[in-house]
Amino acid sequence: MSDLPKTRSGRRTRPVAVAEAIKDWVVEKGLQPGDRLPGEAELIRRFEMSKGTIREAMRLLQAQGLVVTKTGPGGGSFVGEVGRERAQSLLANYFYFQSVSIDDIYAVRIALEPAMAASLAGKLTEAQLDELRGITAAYSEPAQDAEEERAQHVNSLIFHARLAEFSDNAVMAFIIGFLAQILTDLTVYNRLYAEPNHELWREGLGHQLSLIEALRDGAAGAAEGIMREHMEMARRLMQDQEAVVMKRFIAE
Amino acid sequence: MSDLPKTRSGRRTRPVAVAEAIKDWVVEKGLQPGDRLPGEAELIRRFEMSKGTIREAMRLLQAQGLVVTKTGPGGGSFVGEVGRERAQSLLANYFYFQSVSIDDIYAVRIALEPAMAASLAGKLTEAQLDELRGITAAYSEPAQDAEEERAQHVNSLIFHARLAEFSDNAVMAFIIGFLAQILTDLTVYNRLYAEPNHELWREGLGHQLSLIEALRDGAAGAAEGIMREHMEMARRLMQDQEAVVMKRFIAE
DNA sequence: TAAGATTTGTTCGTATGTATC
DNA sequence: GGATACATACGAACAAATCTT
Repeated sequence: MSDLPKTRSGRRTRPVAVAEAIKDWVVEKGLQPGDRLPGEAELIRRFEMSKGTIREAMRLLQAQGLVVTKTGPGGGSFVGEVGRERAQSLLANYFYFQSVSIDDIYAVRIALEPAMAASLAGKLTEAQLDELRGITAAYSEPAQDAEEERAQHVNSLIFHARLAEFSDNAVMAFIIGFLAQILTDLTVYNRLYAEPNHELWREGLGHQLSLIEALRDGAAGAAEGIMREHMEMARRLMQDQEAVVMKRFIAE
Repeated sequence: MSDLPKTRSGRRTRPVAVAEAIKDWVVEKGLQPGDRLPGEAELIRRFEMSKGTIREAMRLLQAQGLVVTKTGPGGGSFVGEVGRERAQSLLANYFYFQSVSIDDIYAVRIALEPAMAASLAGKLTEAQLDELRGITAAYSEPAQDAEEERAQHVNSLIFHARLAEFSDNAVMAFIIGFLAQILTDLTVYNRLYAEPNHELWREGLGHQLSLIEALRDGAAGAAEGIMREHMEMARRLMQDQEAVVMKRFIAE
């Protein structure tokens, strides 16, 4: 038969073995996103397995974001770069089964975001700074009701996610973006006040505006301090509103 | 036909639609890991789709770690808790396509691990403290050669991963464990010195031992400071050895 | 130990859908 | 619009694993 580890003793199933073989093959060949993989017919010949088995293997890889398939002439399977959104979804699956509290998330944010802000001081272009200013425009006026306040909160999370994307530290950027995604999609507020808290709104907006200035001026220490205050304030706000993390999957 | 969104306009393929439907179903029913899912025959009836299509859907879920299947009587598909190792692998797939440097990883470790150490001060049981002491025993003597030095380094990463697992903050624990995994599996040292650096060995071991004491005594500030020094030292060590992150997939 | 029952795993042949030329 | 090339989907049969008796 093939040189693949057989399914003897019941362990690995055939599609899994094929998927791993293809994975290894991509690494060995150093294939890049967009590169062609062999078509179904070719894989059937090489592995000496049926069409169904090969297709199941491709589904395993597709779920991980490692391949994308296209129909039609010139179609087939291609190496696919694992996107940020997909990686976020897959990781969220893990935390679905863990108990995660708002405090857990903010413990990480408070540790990471000030450090990231400091590292970005003086590194942003005017265009990037302008984009950040533009985001803050979405909440430049105090919210009129609870619903609007929630919308502003979501928008302010976009500020953080975007800022993280400007970092050239891919690990830091992913984690911060992931946490912002969780807070945006999986958070429910048990006590959203009918009367929005204008005091906290003013304070939060002030933080972000002065943060942008500090980043522009290359004031790393100031940026770090402002971000720390901002994070502490955001955590208090979430605690006030008795926010909790919901248990559901993030849509891909 | 079925009530599922059809494949019209070419978007979602049928197995993907089925997989999403099952995912939603698990959330709605509040199913827990180990709970039974409908068998193949049942799913074929419900979705009015062929066996092959249903099986491809199950492979999509299997790749995400959300279901496991068993053959034989009493077998079938079950809700599977997404394990830490699998989540790490899936996330590593994402970073495979990003450029990640040792400095990027350490920027996160330096921000997170001291905070985690502080939060664990006074919270560990004697058994947990003993386990940490046991891990340090693996490098209680200076390394004789470069290979042994690398083994000690890997073991000291186990110290950090295990410490993170003692945290009740699942987010913090996962991130720290993930970074330790990356450093263990994907790091290559370009200049592993023929002569192991006894100075740094002594310093590193001292850090971990005094960290254990600080944790036992509930000295949060001390634990945080020691961990910060320890992280800075580890980063310098990696820089000295010109360590780099390799590009390959982590085996599942 | 052995036989039977149950459920997933795998194959093959055929037909359909979709995108490119 | 027709031909082509590819993935997508179906159905029936058989194989393998594993639990029960």
